Amino acid sequence: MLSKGDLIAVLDLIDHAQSVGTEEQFHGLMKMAAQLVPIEKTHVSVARLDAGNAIVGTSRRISIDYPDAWLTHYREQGLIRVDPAARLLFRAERPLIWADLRKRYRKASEQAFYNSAHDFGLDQGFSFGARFMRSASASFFSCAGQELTSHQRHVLVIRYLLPHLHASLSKVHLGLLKQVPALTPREIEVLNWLKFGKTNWEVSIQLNVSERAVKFHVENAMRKLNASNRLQAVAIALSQGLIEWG
Amino acid sequence: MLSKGDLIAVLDLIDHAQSVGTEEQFHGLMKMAAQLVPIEKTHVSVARLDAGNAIVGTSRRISIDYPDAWLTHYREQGLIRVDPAARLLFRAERPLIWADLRKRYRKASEQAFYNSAHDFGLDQGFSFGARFMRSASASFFSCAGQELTSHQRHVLVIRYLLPHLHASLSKVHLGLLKQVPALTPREIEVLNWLKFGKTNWEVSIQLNVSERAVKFHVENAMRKLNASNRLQAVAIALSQGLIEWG
DNA sequence: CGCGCACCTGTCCGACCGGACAGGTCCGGC
DNA sequence: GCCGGACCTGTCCGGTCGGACAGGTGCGCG
Repeated sequence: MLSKGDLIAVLDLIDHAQSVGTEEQFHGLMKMAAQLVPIEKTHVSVARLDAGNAIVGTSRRISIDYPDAWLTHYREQGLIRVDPAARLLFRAERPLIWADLRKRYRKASEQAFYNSAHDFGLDQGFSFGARFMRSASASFFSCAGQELTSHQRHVLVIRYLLPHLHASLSKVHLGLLKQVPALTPREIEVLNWLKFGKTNWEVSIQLNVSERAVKFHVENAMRKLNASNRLQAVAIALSQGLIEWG
Repeated sequence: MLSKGDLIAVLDLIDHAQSVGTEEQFHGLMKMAAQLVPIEKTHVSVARLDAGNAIVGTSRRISIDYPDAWLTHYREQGLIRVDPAARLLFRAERPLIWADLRKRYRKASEQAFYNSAHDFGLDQGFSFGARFMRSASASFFSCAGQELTSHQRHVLVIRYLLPHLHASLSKVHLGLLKQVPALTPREIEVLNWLKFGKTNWEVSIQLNVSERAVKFHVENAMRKLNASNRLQAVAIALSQGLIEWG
């Protein structure tokens, strides 16, 4: 059970996570979390996933005291095929406590994996991963600490916090705040029809103007968005939030 | 200051907000919030915004005991040009407490607006609005209740909760969970080049295959995604998270 | 050993697009 | 009153695309 001070600290950290927008701020956020629960080693990355939630690659790695040697070992030995956490990741909505996994998954290969992790000082800890909205990428948290998951207090705090650390990383990753050129209402209207696969002629009927007029707006939008064709213009407009989802 | 019970209730509601994915679940979430603080009337909608954060239109309205007559009055009289909350909306990250606005904005037209709202029983309450990520839309909350903002406890709870109610509405609006046809790795690869405005010929160089092979994959992707041209295929793939943001 | 599937390649043709040329109206601001 | 911007229209042409025809290899699975 959490004390009142804990509850306030958790709420304030969740509150603070809202305003995180840069990698530096996210780094600070992780350090704040480490003051609340005894996180000693942290490794956060953005994972690209395929349709089956398997990790295709990672980027934007943030490591705080996490043993590089273990990460190298993990990669070189292909331990991702053994690690139970890796299999469950991105499916569970909750942090995966390593101690729980050790109780549940006890095959010989998995036992060897646990022993191997132990050699690198990774006994207590958790993994957390979740897809970013409308993205093939996901967050991937690994945090370890001597007393990190042996107290119910720590586990509760972690369970509360992680979804919001994920949300912060999402904001950082998607780079919410960008300066984009302003499009005229007509240009936006035209792009909104293009995304449905309409041709110049079809849009011209919708807007009750000439086909050339549609072409005119598309050309202007392409120039403003620095796109080399209408497809890229729509892709940029979509990603910048200039036009809506169909 | 919040009691321990309040803190737990707030945290649990924030926790529950994570799992909201449908309009019904969101409706239930709002009702749970109304049990925590004396919200008597609620009106939630999704607002389409232009570049200057002005409301272009609204959709997906959810009203709980909110006076329809007021909404009609508001719209017909164009009170959006008078309402201080409407001006500040989508800029502030925090709920706008009506009582605070009444103290700050005291022009004659605004006083008349307050009196008018009073006639509809809208004295205490707040407005909250925030853009959805990478979208031209935003959430728009209006909640009213007799004792809603006269106690520091209620204001604190509201301040903590609203960002998460917003996040839930965002999930509902963007309709995260969809069943989409699986694309082959090659098809995804090709679409990922198309979004940068590449032509068949340019992609064929990147993939070191013939121009015809690229065309082949694009055709298959279009068929699977039920798109009438490559532009729509990319738009669909982007919106479904099948391919990444450039 | 077929069967399906992913992957790759070719040709043809009508439709569509991108870029260049050219022109016009209407409206708000200096 | 002039200037800039949004908006609209036209023609021409080379390049690209969409859809149809045709074919091929390699791999896993029953």
